Amino acid sequence: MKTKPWGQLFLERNGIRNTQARRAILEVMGQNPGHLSTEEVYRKVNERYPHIGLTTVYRTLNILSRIGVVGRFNFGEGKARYELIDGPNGPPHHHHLVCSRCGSIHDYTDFVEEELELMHKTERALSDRYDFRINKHILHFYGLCGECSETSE
Amino acid sequence: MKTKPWGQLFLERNGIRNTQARRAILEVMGQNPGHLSTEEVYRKVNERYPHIGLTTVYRTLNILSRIGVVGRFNFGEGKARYELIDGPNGPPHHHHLVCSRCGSIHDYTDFVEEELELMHKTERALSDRYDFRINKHILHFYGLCGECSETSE
DNA sequence: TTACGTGCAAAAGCTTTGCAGCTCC
DNA sequence: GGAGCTGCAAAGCTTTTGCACGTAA
Repeated sequence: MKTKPWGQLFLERNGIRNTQARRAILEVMGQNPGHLSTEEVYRKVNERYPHIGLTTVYRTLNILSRIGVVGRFNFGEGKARYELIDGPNGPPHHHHLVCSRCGSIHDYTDFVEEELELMHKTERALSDRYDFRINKHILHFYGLCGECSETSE
Repeated sequence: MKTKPWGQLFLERNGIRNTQARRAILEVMGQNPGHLSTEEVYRKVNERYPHIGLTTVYRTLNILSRIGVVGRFNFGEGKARYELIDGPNGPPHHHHLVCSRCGSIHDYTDFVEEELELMHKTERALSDRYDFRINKHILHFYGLCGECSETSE
């Protein structure tokens, strides 16, 4: 039972026009899990829709992250990375392990449950104390991955 | 009892030359707690040492963050921010509350103890399971600060 | 129809690099 | 003396913006 793709519902629901470029970008994001840079999204979109420009990808990813369809991450490389947040093709909530040397990024979900419990508790406490309305958190662990720690002194 | 400034010990210990520019940058970082951008560090350094250039500040902050004297953060503004990590003038370990609208950053230490306990436990578990040698973590909460949530619909 | 979206080119940051001269050890 | 550091200018990247044209609703 094929219904209208999820991403498009999101566009309509947010009063944003459902254009080919946006469908294409959502399609690519759905088929490529992982943390894609704008350039990477652009290249994949461009394979199938050569007329769609890089500027549009930038603009679209900005919109999508603003309305919460994709998450925007920054792993200290000097450029943003994006990932579908939710829906049928989206990954479950996870946290990140980033290798400081080779830049590889590993998602993990194993301990997230336990972490989330504390996070939410903390979020409530912080909201109360600092008058801050929290809607998202980012937890990154940095270190050396297995390969890189072998080749280091 | 005034002894040799802490930052300089760090330089020597890492086999990095103790130059005026580096002393100046460490001095400024020590006197200005908070998350300074490279430009901000440069301007403050430049007030007292007008001959020190922006390039040197970039290069020095890179070195200092590599050897672990300063922490490098990215709050999604498209530029890095730095902060003295430890030592006599450094702030205690803390986490961040970032306002998505106005960009203000609030440090908190209140709940960090409890968080750290879980973080360290998680770090150990992740190290074992994913063969990852973790040496640092970043926890950011994003949301709206009091002022900004008043002025939003 | 018309407000919104897009492509292209140009511009605007932030950050790094090349190179000649200077400085710490 | 020599390796390492610095300043300046130039270049490199990512990201944004201006504008004329195109397109969804």
